Amino acid sequence: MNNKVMVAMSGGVDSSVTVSLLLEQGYEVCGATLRLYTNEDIGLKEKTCCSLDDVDDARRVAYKLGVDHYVFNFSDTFKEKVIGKFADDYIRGLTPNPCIECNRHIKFSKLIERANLLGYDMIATGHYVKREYDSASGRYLLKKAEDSKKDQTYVLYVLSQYELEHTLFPMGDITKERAREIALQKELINAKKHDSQDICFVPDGDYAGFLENTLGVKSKQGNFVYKDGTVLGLHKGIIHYTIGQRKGLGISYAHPIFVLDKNPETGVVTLGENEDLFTNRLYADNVNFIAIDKLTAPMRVTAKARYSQKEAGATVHPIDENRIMVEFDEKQRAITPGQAVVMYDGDVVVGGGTITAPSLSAQ
RNA sequence: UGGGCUAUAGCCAAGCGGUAAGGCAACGGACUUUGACUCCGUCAUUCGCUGGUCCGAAUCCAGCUAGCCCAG
Repeated sequence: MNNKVMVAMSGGVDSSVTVSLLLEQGYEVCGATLRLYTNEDIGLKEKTCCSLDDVDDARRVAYKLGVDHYVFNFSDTFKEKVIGKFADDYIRGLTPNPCIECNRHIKFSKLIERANLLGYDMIATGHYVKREYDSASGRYLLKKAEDSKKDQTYVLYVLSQYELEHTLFPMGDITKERAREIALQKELINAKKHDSQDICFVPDGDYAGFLENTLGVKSKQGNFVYKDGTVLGLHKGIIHYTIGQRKGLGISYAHPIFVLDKNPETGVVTLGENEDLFTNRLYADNVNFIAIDKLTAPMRVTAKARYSQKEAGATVHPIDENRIMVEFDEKQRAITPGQAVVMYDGDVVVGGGTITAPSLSAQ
């Protein structure tokens, strides 16, 4: 194993500072920016777009820090594994998290492949997480970042042991504020660039418009139905809604009402009260464990069913090789199929999975 | 073309002579490497129309119009 590291550079501050930190730590570093989609893929006709600007930012930072910079085109894989799945999931009535799919299929595995080909044993990203080798279990652990406000373990529960073995996360040890300071000190052009937001391949944030106009997705039409069966109106198509959603329904009621469920077969979107959204049980498949090889017995953990949520006490039960049932001690709001559930043991990521079963009926 | 009731923002709705609450929706922003939730902000110079009374009218009076209900 050598000390050559290829850093995934998005063009943002964090990955830029990552390069800087690794250089200070004595690594031989290069940068690589992943081209994940083309203008055509995302429905833009112009020759230039933000993604090219990002590549340019990355290149300039690499130059400034004196490291080589590569650009890899992964747009075919991204289109299939991320954008394609994103659309399929919505059509099936799920609410996907494309960032997780990108991490699962592209950002790590594909990049490690390329890095190896170029003689780099390791890659690094700007994620705010920590990696640690646990000699007791012989496993690489993924742990929460020092800066808990920025912790990104939720979107990385999909990493394999192989991927963790070959990835460094220098940002896990510093705060966002510190990262900005370093960027300013090193005079990196993106020092004050805004944190990324929204879905990267949906330029204007209108994901439903993207699905319909760019991908040609036909959204299942249907009625808004209150939980008692009263039809409240017609909706714009099932892909526009997600469990727990309040805004954008266009329904005026005596008080706020929320999406409780959506049925991809009938096109019915069920509305109801906020209290109706709370349940304490969920099922997940496509599970990946990090801290353990497999789950063989119920285990106490803390878990969260969405990105920006504090973990809550729960017990994970194994169902089979690929599925689990998570029972929270206290009811959680709007557990949504398609989203991920991630389990922790303190700061350590135990594992996670994709939420499947509608949990509303469980009560 | 008899009697009664009601007309306030896109929807619901307070107001009862002193200078248009509130909720929902919508829009804008904050937050956020997903979708959401949440939070903050904006949203009727005017109360169906026309006159009248009054220092002052969404509020009182008259007429008109529209809708609803009960009698035909």
